[in-house]
Amino acid sequence: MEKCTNEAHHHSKHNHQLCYEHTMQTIEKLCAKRNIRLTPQRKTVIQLMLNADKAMSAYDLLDQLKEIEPQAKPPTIYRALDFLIEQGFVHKVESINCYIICPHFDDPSHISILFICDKCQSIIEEHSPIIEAQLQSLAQKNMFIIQHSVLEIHGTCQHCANQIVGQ
Amino acid sequence: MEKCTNEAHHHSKHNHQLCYEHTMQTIEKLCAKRNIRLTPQRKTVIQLMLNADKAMSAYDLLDQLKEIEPQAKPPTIYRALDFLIEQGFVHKVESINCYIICPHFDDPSHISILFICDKCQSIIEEHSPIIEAQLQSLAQKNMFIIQHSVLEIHGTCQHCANQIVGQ
DNA sequence: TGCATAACGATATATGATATTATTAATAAA
DNA sequence: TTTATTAATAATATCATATATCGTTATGCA
Repeated sequence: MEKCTNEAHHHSKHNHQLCYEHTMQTIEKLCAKRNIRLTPQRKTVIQLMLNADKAMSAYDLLDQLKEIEPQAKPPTIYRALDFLIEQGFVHKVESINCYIICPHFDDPSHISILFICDKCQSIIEEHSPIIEAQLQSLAQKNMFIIQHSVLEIHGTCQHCANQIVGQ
Repeated sequence: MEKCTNEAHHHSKHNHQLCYEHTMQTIEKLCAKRNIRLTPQRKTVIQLMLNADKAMSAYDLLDQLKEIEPQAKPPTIYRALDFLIEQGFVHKVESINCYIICPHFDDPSHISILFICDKCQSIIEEHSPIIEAQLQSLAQKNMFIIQHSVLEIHGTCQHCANQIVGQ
């Protein structure tokens, strides 16, 4: 997994097919272990997200899903996304109402920090024990019990920043 | 302003009217200084948010606004909110599609960390230079230029946690 | 006073998401 | 293998959130 995060092959000539196969196999194994069903529909949605290489809205995904399963309706995609989020394979990016494959679903122990490029919708995922500790400390100060953290940083990625300079 | 943040008077017997007047006066002064118009409609929306003491959805606000201005339509409230966000008086809480008065609009130099109670929608705003520095360092590592940060922590506030224990 | 701009009103529509109910497929039990 | 049970999918309706457009009105300023 480590070498196959979104940022690693975004804007590169990296062989998606290989990476895609690897990720899909990992997800399949996990589902088998958890005794949950990775149906063809759910698998298709994962495929679409892996091929996209950027944050996709539910309706982006629905449009593409319809090409394969023409009967798909909004609830179709939301059901698939709900399942994938529940299992930790997908993150919802709250600040742009989009969805991405979680690049570390096999190790869900840390909080995701998403760096979102507002130009190309590519997303880099990072982690920081320091930030996690600091958040816990702020929570404790306020007697607040943390359940889920949304850390989404907007800006411009290296690639898009270079493009602007290059123009 | 410091003594009048949302958390300070939430669930307390603090005199809202005083705090409200003070906040409103500060906003009025700032608008005068910036040469922008704080219209009665915009003022009403600020009032509604100050009285609410929790995150309000656009349509929550619209319903209340309609009681005062019956002609109000969705664009009415979104225009007011856009203005108030632009001027830094209001934050959008991205992960719940709600809006709050920013308790430190007179000093917008730091990133807001919102602790959101999923039981009562009350919100505590915090800041952390440590987290800001850590985010900058992660951004630099990825050659990412930060423009705007969304830090929203979900969980249970002290008051709601006590309620559950007390039952 | 008259022009330019900003704000507001009104309608329509787009987008995002959930609820409900029906139907079909997969698995387990008799 | 038939029936019961459960999970998955389909279809539609509805709710929630947000924007586009355009005509009108108010305000500030030359």
